Amino acid sequence: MKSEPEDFSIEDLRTRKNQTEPWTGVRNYQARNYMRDGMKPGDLIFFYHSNITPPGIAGLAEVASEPFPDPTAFDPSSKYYDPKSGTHGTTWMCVDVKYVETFPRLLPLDEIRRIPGASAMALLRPGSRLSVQPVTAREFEHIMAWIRKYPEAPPSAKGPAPRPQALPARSFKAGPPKTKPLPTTRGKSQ
DNA sequence: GCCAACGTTGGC
DNA sequence: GCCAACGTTGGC
Repeated sequence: MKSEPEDFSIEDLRTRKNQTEPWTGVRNYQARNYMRDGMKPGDLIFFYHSNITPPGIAGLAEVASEPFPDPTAFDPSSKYYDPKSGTHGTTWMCVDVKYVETFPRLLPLDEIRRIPGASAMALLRPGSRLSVQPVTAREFEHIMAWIRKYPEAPPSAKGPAPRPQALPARSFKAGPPKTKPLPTTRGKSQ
């Protein structure tokens, strides 16, 4: 999961009450689908810092709730307010995210490109902008083994980091919702 | 700050 | 349903 540390960093998460924060504000269908359909409590998350120099993985968090309707979608004062949300519900979902650990150093994107076993990560694809992305168990293990092995500095890199090509076609597209807005527990009890 | 790569919007 | 215009993301 990506966040601009200026907005919300892993240190912000660590110092939150219960070290937990609802991951609100996701307004992309594919990213929402990963949260809604692809996560369960206890799943580990790479906490990625974007839009800084250098960008990279800052540490680990974990999924700490089932998916639930994103409260900011109902809040007119929120920058994530979605006027299409209402008593019928909202299409936008979030999960609670809980702090696990901060890596001994930020693992930079450029270094991730060089990690054997990580080269197919969704994160490394050109134009990959999704704020919530899948990580395979294998990719996860390779990244973890790497940061454990090189907690202070990477081995000296030789040559430019490999740049994977964009996929010829997307594996699927999320598109606008074919489903109705999801029911919520707002208002009356269900 | 630039710009490529997307996703969304809305006219038709 | 097409597609141009527009807005956003995020590395560089």
